[in-house]
Amino acid sequence: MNNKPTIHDIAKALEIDSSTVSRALNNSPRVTRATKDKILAKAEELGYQRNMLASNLRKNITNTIGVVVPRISRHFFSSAIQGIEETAYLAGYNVIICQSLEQLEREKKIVGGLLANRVDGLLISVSMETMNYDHLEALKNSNIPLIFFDRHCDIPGFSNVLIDDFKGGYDATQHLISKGCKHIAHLSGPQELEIYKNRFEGYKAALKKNNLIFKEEYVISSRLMEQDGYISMQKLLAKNMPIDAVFSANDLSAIGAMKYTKELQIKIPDAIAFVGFSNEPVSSVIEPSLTTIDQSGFEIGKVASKLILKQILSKETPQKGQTILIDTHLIERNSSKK
Amino acid sequence: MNNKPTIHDIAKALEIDSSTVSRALNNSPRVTRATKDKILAKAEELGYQRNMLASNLRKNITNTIGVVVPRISRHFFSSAIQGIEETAYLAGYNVIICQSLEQLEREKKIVGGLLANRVDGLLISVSMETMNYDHLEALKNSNIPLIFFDRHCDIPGFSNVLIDDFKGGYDATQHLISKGCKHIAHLSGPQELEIYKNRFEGYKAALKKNNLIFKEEYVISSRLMEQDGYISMQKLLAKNMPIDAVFSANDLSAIGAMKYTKELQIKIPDAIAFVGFSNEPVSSVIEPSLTTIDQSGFEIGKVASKLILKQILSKETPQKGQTILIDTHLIERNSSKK
DNA sequence: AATCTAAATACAATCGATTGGATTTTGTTA
DNA sequence: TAACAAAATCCAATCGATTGTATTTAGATT
Repeated sequence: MNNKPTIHDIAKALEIDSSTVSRALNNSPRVTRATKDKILAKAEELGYQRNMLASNLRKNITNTIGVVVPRISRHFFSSAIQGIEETAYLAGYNVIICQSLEQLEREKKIVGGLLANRVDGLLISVSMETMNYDHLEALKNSNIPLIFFDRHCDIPGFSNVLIDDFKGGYDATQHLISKGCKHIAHLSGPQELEIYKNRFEGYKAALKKNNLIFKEEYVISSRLMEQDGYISMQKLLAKNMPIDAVFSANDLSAIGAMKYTKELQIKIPDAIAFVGFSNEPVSSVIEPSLTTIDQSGFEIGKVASKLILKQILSKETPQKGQTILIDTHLIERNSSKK
Repeated sequence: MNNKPTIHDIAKALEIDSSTVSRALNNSPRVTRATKDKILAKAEELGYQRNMLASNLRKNITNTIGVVVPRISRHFFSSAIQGIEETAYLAGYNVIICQSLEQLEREKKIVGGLLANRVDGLLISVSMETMNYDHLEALKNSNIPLIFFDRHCDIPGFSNVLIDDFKGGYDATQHLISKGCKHIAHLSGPQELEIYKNRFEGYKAALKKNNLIFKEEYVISSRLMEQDGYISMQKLLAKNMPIDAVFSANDLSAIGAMKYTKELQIKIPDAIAFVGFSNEPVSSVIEPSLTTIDQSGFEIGKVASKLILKQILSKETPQKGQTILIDTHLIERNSSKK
């Protein structure tokens, strides 16, 4: 009752050896049909359930991949997880999901814990605080593969599955320019994170391509929470420079910025147009609805987990790092319609 | 390089016994300070990391609690998970998060998998399809505790940590009545789920208390997605009955209903007022902002994990089931301001 | 019926860490 | 210095499942 039955309990009940029970439960051809049936019936009767700790310890694999994201409540990450789970599930793998809550310390602990639990592979989207990579670099000469998705570190040898942030930033800016905007501000994120650097680069590239001069004063960096967007917009408008558009490196910050803009009775999009990034669900329901860059979390999750499964199965270690870019596309809504 | 070091590797390197190494790593008083230091240093040097599979197998505990939710992307659940993790983390427990995606089959598989991985306890919020409880009832005579949070099944012997849905439904309805509404429709969820039944009961109780007669035609049940709300509102308005308010059993469905209402140029809240349930983040940014019942996921998560930790630590099995109700409160926004 | 071969099953080591009991070492006391 | 108690360390079994090898069994062949 209290203690779960083991293969030895089944073996004893049937007066056979536990190795035969194990083989039967694994459907080995070395056990005859009749014996298998007897064993399976008894297992069912006793409510037997394989102890994965023992099985995994012996086999030295866990059929589990660890996933570390900053925050599961973010729509992008939860859809990425959906994609990861779907692929892993089909391949017979389990997924352990952990959130760093944007804290480096937690991220370190989580990675350590996943390794101690012997996951077969690791998918990570790093925290905003992750500027020191020691805890990840340590994985290089282990035989468990690590792949970055979305938020990555630039460590050679590891693969990345990334949104094409440069193109996204470029497209967002180009969209505003094609609407006739000439003074486009940019709300950027921590420059230590590649994704924000790349969105910023895309912004600059689009300006250049259209012969608009880039001005440092038009760029404000923050952690891109809604409140940050609000404050950044205050700062921007206080500078008394002409501004007819804002490209924000995420939706939340764009929403905060629009909030302040609306409070000042400045017309959106006529006076100032806005484009965000990520296509958070809220961006379609706010007033005005927000033009944004859609990045398919589901797609990136699927690609990343396919890649890690491939790396897990091909024993070749170390892996050579490759980078896969996932395309984005612009969704035009009312915040930029003119 | 390839294979991770074990306590035996440390033992061999120092020419001592592996049991001493184990004790040293567990800071046992049976090992002298000097030896501990030597061992710790060597462990560090070799990059040793305890194999939790082996440790857990031997100790027959995992310090892990399994959490099953319908969908991590739902704000309520991700905040509940936050609460669970925070409490568990402080107690030295790990958390494995799984999502059933509202599918009974997946839920069954997940529960089986968590048990096979020998979690010490299970927190579950069941899927909408969960009308058969066999996979959960099976846990009754195991020694691993199970606690329902939010969405529960009525199985005696298990504890529940629940939102006070009855009171929430009552408060929402009472609020509309106090605004002068007399013809209040209700969008309800699957009646197999206790939470929707209770919200519905709260609605009926408030009507009765105010001497308003309850009419079956004012209630429409669905799965409460946004699209369902839209369709339900179509159905309601097609009935040509007087309607001056709608209490929806969740926000999503309320938003869908408001969408259709707005399309018909019906004024919100003047002609029809709306109240939702859950306080999803989007409910504060839509136009008009949605009055709703706030249910603290974080709070429920904290209480649930504290309770399960208590049950895990007190070996008393079976547990007697208790039910803890978490209070809700109404947030008044523009969809009901008159 | 004796012999042989292939099929079925049993034996025993193993994965890595833990832990009760046995043994050795150390230091103290007479 | 011999005797002893206490402290430190070692030995060996154990957790539950897996797997290479050895042994037994069954059926076929002569």
